[in-house]
Amino acid sequence: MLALRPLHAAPALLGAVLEVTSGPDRRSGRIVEVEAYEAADDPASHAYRGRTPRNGVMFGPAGHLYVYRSYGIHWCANIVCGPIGEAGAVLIRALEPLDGVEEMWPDRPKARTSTDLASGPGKLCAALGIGGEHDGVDLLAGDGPVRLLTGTPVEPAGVVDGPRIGITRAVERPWRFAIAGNPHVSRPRPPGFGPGDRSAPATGPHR
DNA sequence: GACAAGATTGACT
DNA sequence: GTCAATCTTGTCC
Repeated sequence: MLALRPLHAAPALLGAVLEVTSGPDRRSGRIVEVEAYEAADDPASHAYRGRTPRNGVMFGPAGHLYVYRSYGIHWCANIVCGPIGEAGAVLIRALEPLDGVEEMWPDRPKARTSTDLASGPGKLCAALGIGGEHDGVDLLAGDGPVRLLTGTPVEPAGVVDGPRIGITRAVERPWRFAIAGNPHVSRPRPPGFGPGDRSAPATGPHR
C-alpha cells in the first residue's frame, strides 16, 4: 500500500489503525482523514525544495514516520510513502480514538468530546503522545513504538476528497481525503466532509 | 547573524 | 468570525 505514490496511498490509508505504545501504555486510533503531499511537483510539500535536516525522513523508505513541529507549538505526523528518494508523504489529519482513550484525556485537556480528541493534525499527536522522538520510526517494524495496522479498509464510495487545509501553495489540488460522514474529521469541513453531509464534492471520490 | 513564514489550535468578541 | 500564541526551519545578506 505504502509503495504507492501519496495521491493513491492517501485514500488507501483511510480506515487503517495507528498504534502508539509507551511502556504499559497503548493508544490507537482509526485514520479518518489524510492529505497527500508529493515532493517534486508539489509546492506545498516540505520536500519541494529538496532535502534538509528536517525533512530527511521523507527521502527515506516508505512506511516511516515523519514528525515535524508546526507553528512552534504542535507536532504533526506524516507517513512516508512511494519510492525511496521521491519524498512523498501522507499527512494524518484526524483519527477516531479506539484504544487508550482514558490515557488521551490528560494530554488533551482542552477536548470536550471524544470527537475533539484527535480531530486535527496537532490534536492527534497530542492524544497519541507522538512527538519529535518518534521522527523516523519504522511503522512496519512490528516491535517499534509506533505501528500501522491494516484496520478496516474503506470502500471508494465511502471516501470524499477536497482541497487541502492551511497551506498557501497549490491549494486548489483536491488531495485531502476523508471518510464520508465521519464525525472525527478536522475543521474546517468542506462540503462532503463530516456528519450529516454525505454528498461528495463535484470532483468525486477518486482521481 | 537576522528575519520571515508556517501542513495549527484555542480563546475571545 | 477574528486573532494571538510560539518557535523551528529555511532563506537571505
